[in-house]
Amino acid sequence: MREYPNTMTPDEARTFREAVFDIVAQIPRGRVTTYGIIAAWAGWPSHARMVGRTLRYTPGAEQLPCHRVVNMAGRTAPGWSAQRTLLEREGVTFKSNGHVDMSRHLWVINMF
DNA sequence: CGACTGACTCGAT
DNA sequence: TATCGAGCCAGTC
Repeated sequence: MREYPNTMTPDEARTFREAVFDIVAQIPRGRVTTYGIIAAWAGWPSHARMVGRTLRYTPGAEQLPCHRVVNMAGRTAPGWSAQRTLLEREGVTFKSNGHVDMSRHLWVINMF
């Protein structure tokens, strides 16, 4: 998506934040997606960490289904035990290692 | 300016 | 998958 250095102008940062919110808002019930996928979809593949920061610190994220966002290993956010409960309530299954069963619930944005 | 810190990811093993 | 290590990048101090 982008080959040149990945630094964002404040303006791009704002656009990125909005894109992240848009995408998260579309995650269906019972499905999960990852920070990296969201970042890539928003146009900044190398900013997975920033997606996490956005959801963690940006006011307004509380009203989004951000509990449906986990990392690539299916690990839930540290220090947020309620996330697992919320997901299980929607039918998301966890493996014995405490990770989301990604093969079953990963939401791959479809293009058609 | 440099060092450190993450709601991260990827490749190698 | 699990574990490691290196790469990543905006924030904070």
